[in-house]
Amino acid sequence: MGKGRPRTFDRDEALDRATMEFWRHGYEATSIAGLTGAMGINPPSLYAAFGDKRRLFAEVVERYQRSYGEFAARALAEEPTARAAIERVLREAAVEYTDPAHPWGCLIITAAVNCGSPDVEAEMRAQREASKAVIRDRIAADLDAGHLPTGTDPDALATFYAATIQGISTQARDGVPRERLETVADLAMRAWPATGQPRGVR
Amino acid sequence: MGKGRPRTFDRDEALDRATMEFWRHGYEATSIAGLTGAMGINPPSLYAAFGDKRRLFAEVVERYQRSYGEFAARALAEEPTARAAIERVLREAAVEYTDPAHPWGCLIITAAVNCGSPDVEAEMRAQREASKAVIRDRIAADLDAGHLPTGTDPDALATFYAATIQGISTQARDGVPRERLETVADLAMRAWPATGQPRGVR
DNA sequence: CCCTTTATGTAGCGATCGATACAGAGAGGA
DNA sequence: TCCTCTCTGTATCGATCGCTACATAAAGGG
Repeated sequence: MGKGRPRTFDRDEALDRATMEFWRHGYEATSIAGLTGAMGINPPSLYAAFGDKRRLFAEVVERYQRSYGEFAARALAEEPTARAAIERVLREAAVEYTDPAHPWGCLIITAAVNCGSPDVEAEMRAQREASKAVIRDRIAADLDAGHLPTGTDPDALATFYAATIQGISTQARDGVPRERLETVADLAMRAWPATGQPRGVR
Repeated sequence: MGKGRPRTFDRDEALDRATMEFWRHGYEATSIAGLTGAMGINPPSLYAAFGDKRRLFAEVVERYQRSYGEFAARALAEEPTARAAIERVLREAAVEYTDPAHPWGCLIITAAVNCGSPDVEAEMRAQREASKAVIRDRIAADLDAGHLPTGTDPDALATFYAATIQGISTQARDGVPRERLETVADLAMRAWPATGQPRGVR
């Protein structure tokens, strides 16, 4: 191994720069010139290291899922109940999507809304559907375990909370501060099916 | 008036065709070639009648607000209470955003998410903020009238329901059927502040 | 040393972007 | 009829798009 001239830039750091570009401007509005400028390399280096724009974006998305997007899967896996898991997902989304250290909102939700390429759009849509399915399965598991009222519709609840997360992402993009989005998360949890005694009674 | 050669196409119909293009593909991904193709005219006719792409889009947005987007303002003005108004807005959004007669979702929410032009993005953001302000004012009016518990935060509630509407729009774009989104609307209404006796008690 | 291999910078490919120059066509006013 | 005015179709404009050919540079293997 190690034959040929070694590359003079850090591949992971270049990938991070590309992530920020796609995150901020979306797939279509991010140009190769913008990418190479942000990554500090020239087009041939980009194509040699990452294939083309489409494959670079795919790698960015994959990396994003394993870093910035990991909080949701972690909450769903770690929390003891579906309710606690989803509440944590919503609150962490409010924090994550407004983090000033990176562009606001969720890359998966916003980067390929109107990207011109039906393939890329479909791929991101599939990612969103997969995330929703994880939420649904977590709810269905609690329903089977008897932690939720019989008749609860896991798919309906999952759609509602997926919509809430997407709404939080859009609001974050529009500049709504973290505290407000945490309130949104709290309000969304009032839609959770009542298990024991009715609300307002202690 | 009426001097010079009259135009040979219907301006309103061409505007409708342009609306569908922007609605489906977003601002950036809609090209002049795509527009002229859908409108059945040539570029000089487009520029003579509508100025440029930016002004054509502005006119499309204005027209959209007065037609497809009118249902929200109408519900907020007509319904007797803020609660009834917002419930109607959500349910009508579920219907409107999945109408097979036009592209899914809301043009104001999705058409300029990542459009490359900061000006256009800011303009659409302002539109969304204005819609949210109308919701907030309607809630504040009910709060002043004593129809809501003291301590209710109109801005927090308005942000939550704006986020819900945006989530419904995104889900509609992803192909979620109308019935599911109506269920999302119902679930979102469970976040409404309890006024009288607690829930679950009849 | 030379050969192979891979990365780099320059410079530019064909295609498409938004936007127009230009000449002809079709209307009203004199 | 002739002039003026506006719209229409053709045929582009310069700029930018994603992408790459080409020569050179820097490494390892013989």
